[in-house]
Amino acid sequence: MSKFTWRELLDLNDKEKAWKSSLSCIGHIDMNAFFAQVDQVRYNLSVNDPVVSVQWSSIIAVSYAARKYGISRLDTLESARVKCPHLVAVHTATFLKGERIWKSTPLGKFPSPYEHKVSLDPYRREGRKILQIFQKHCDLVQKASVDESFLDLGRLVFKVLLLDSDEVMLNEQQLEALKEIKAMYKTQKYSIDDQLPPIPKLSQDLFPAIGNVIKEEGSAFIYTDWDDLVIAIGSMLTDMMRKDVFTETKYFTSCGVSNNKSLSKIASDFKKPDTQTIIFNKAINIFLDNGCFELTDFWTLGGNKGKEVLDLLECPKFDKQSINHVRETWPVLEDLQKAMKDRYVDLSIFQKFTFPLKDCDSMCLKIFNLTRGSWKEPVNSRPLVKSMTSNKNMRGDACKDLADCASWLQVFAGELELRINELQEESNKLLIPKTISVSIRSENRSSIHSKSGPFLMGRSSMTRDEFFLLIFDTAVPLVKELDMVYKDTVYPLTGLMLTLSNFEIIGKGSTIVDMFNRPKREFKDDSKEIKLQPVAEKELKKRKTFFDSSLETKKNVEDEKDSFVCDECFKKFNDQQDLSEHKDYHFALNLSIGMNGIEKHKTILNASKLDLMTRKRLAGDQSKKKSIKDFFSPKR
DNA sequence: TACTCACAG
DNA sequence: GGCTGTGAGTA
Repeated sequence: MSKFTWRELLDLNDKEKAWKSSLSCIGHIDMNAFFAQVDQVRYNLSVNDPVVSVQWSSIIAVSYAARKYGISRLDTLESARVKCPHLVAVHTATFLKGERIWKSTPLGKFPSPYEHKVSLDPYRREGRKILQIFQKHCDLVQKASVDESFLDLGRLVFKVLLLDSDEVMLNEQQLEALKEIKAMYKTQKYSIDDQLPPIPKLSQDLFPAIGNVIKEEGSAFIYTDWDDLVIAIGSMLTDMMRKDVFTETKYFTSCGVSNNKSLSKIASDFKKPDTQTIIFNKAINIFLDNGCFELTDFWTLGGNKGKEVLDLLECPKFDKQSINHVRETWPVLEDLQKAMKDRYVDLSIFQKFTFPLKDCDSMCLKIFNLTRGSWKEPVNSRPLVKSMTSNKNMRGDACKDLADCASWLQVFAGELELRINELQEESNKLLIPKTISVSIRSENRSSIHSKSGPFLMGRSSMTRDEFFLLIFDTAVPLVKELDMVYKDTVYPLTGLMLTLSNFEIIGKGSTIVDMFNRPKREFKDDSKEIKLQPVAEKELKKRKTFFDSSLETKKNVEDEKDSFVCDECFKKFNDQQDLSEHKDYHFALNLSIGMNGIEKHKTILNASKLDLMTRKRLAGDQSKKKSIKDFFSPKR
């Protein structure tokens, strides 16, 4: 007989219960040197090219081909070139100061940090592409960062064992082996708390785990119960998904499969690249005691808190024995809790801890389980976004006054609009931020000031340009306030940051109902436009005057038929020569626009219009038509 | 709500 | 070291 019950197996079919079942099966998949892989594929390079992804002069990702030369993330571009003369250094995409769209950087080019801002958009996109592949197969995926995800494999394993699976095609022998259990399930010839029958004969041969199986050196590993079979099938599933990722994107991944998140995460990191590591329940201690990990390698224990715990539990330092030490010294939870609290009290005379005494018990519970590989947490499919920020660290005089702040805010507003739009299109949801915040940083890192306020999506329908302007318009008064208070001490800034947060996420086409049960908002299913209820009259009037004056400007310029006028931005030129040079600029711009996903037929605001708006915002209110027109006139 | 800090990749 | 992100604490 099995030591597991039907209930524990059936719980796998329930998203709420699967993670805590003793038969749980969780995968963690991690992209290897993700940015470098994205750049390698994006620039049509080969896996054998020593690619590094570069931001200014520092390296942010090192491909495995480049690692062969001993290059690490700590190298500068120069020192990496010394180690590998034919290094392929790819700079990240960038925004130009004052522009709304990012452009890929051609190979061999290195933009100046003084007038550019890095865009990580290409990587985010690829990250989402991969997430979607996981979601195509698996019903419960938690994106942990741009390049890693947790997967609750419960339902998939359940399907393989008890139903017909279309994810893993079973051969005749495999089907035959599972015939009995499937029949029992189908005919319900069991009580829920009955023990399961023994695992089928030859399970181990028929369902071999795929990947790097952790086991005791030199000894045979033998499947004995259903948890072994579940983990083995989990490894078949992650293998299948990783192969799908590879055929779709050419990206290599590493992966860990075990019964819980923290273990799978450590396992996925164990052997890289392109390898999955499988930890059967009976091999957990062997894995944790293999001399490769510390208590501080567990998620959330990597920082100060982890150090404090090592200290409080008097763990041996530098010999990777902390996990073993804690497990062997305190076989009983209560003893561990008492030991930590006693020492906490003793030490707190001399030092302050990052967590209060009352948290010791829950900390110990977690540590007690972590060191036994039995700390279980649910896989949460996380919301699309909580906040979105665009930020730049400044050097030199890159941001020396309010006008510079405004120029960078254009970039930030452009980036945020771009990213929100992308997310909306991909998820078919509307993302409506409710608060906005601007932060400035000066010389010493610690002096950061921020100002935030409500973000009012006022208009009943909003184009992308209008949304961009609204972000910019809302940000400028905030930065002006900061400028007013701190201008004597902060310039030149060492950092500027714009954050949208508190997102309301609404399914397109669905109707939100307010507290009186009336529809609050309406959306056209086929429309990408954002429709919202009107706001205060005052707010509307303010906007209207702005948009009207802007339209009028456009018209005014169009009227001047006698000169050379660009038909895209209505800028005037003295002669055909200047005009055609200017057209080249639009050609380049449009290429980027295509890349950024803005449809070409939509008008976008070009740089000269942006400058105009900056000045208007800074001037404080709507300027006269005359002066607006002046900005559109050629300089000469 | 506004702001700061810790942690992570 | 630069650029993001999240969650918790504080007033």
